[in-house]
Amino acid sequence: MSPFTPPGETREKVYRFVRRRIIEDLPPTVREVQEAFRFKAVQTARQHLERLVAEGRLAKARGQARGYRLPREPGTLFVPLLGRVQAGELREAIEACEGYIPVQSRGSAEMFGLRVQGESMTGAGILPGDVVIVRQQARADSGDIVVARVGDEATVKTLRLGRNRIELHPANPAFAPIFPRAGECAILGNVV
Amino acid sequence: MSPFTPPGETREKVYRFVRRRIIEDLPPTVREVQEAFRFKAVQTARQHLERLVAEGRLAKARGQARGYRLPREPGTLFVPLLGRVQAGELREAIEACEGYIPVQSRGSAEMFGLRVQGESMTGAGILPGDVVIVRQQARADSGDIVVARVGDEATVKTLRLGRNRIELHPANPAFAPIFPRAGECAILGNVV
DNA sequence: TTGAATAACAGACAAAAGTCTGTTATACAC
DNA sequence: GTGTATAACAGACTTTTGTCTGTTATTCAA
Repeated sequence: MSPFTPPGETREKVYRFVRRRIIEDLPPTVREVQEAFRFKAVQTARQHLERLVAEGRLAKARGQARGYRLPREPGTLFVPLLGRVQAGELREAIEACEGYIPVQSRGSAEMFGLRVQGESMTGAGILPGDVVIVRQQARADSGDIVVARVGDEATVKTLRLGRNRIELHPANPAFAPIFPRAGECAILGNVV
Repeated sequence: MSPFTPPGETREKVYRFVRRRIIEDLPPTVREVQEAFRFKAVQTARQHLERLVAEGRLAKARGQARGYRLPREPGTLFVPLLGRVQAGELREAIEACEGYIPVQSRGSAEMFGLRVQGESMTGAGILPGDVVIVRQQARADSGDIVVARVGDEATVKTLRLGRNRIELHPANPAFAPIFPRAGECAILGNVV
C-alpha cells in the first residue's frame, strides 16, 4: 500500500505499541514493529521509530538490540519499591526491590518507596498497604515522619528528639511509643 | 582464573545484576553480563544464566536478543499506574500509563493504580499523592469507595445508593457530596 | 585413583537485529 | 508543471548477540 494513511496516524499507533512494549519490560526490535504493523519493509518501521526519536517522544541507544527507551521526563524519576525492610543493609534491600515507581520530584536525593505494614500510623493517614516515598537521610528533625530501623526491623514513626534520647511515636493511640537505646536505632530516611 | 570462587557465589551476583537490569527496563545481553563480571569467555556468563534459568530464578526466550526475564511469581501481578484519569476512555488511559506496579493478589480481575489528586478523601486515609489500587467493575455496593467518572473527570469517593439517585460522598467535611444525574456518571472501579 | 560436578576459558559459527542506499506513489504548496 | 514532504517498499550489508564444541583446573566423594 502506498501513502493512503493520513500523516502521523500510523506513527501514533507505532508510538503506542512501542511505549507499551517498553513498559512491559521488553522494548521491541525494529522487525517486531514491522511485523506488528504488517509493514513489508523494515525501513518503514525504522522510519517511524527514528521520527519518534527526532520528535523526542522516544529515546534510543544506537546499534544496540532493542535499544528504544522512553525518554525520561525532567522532574520524574523512578524509585525502587521495597516490600519490607527487615534485617540487613538498605542497599541490599534496594537491589532486591519489587519494582520501580515513578515519582514527581526535582531533587536528586536518593529515594525509595516502602509498603507500609502495620496500623501504627493510621492517624497520620498512612494505612497498611500504602506506599510511602522515603528520602534517604541519616538525620531528621523532631516532628518528622521517618523510617527508622530499630534492631532488625524497620518502622514508620514520628520522630521526637527528647533531652538525651530519641523517641519514635506512632500516630495511633492503640500503639505505644518506642524509646530505642543508642546504637540500637538508625534513621533510614524521611517520609515525603 | 580457575575455580577459585566458592560455588554459587558468583551466580548470586550475576542474578542480582540481571535482576536489576531487567527491572531497570533493559535486560542485559550475555556479553554485557560477561563484561560486567570481567569474564574472559562469553560461555562463562552464559553458563551462569542458563543455570539460573534451570533453577527457575530467571526465565528466558531463547534465540532472542536480551531474552532474559524475571519469572512471574504466582500471586503477584503488575497493574498499570495511571497519573490521572480525565476525559476519554479508560482503556486509552491504561495504554498511556506511567508505569507498572506489583500487587499481591490472587484474583484475575482487571485492576489499575491511580494517583490520588485532591484532599476530598483524607478522612478515609487517602491523601493526595497516594496510589490507590482499583479493581475495574461497573457495579458497586453502597458504602464502597469507588472511582467514578462524573462528566469528564474521575474522582475517588464513597458511594451511597439513595432511593433513585446515586451519591458520591467525600470523606472530608470541607468538601460537598456530589449527586450526579443519570448518564452523567459511570463507575470505573472499586478501591481495594 | 577415578569419576563427577563446578568454574572458567578459547574460539568459532549462526541467527537476530540495526543500518544503509535507492525506488515508487500520493498529497500539497508555489 | 515543479518541487517538497510523507508513506511505504526492496534488498542488501554489518554489527550485535545467542549458541555451540572443546579444553583446563579445582574440589569432593566413592
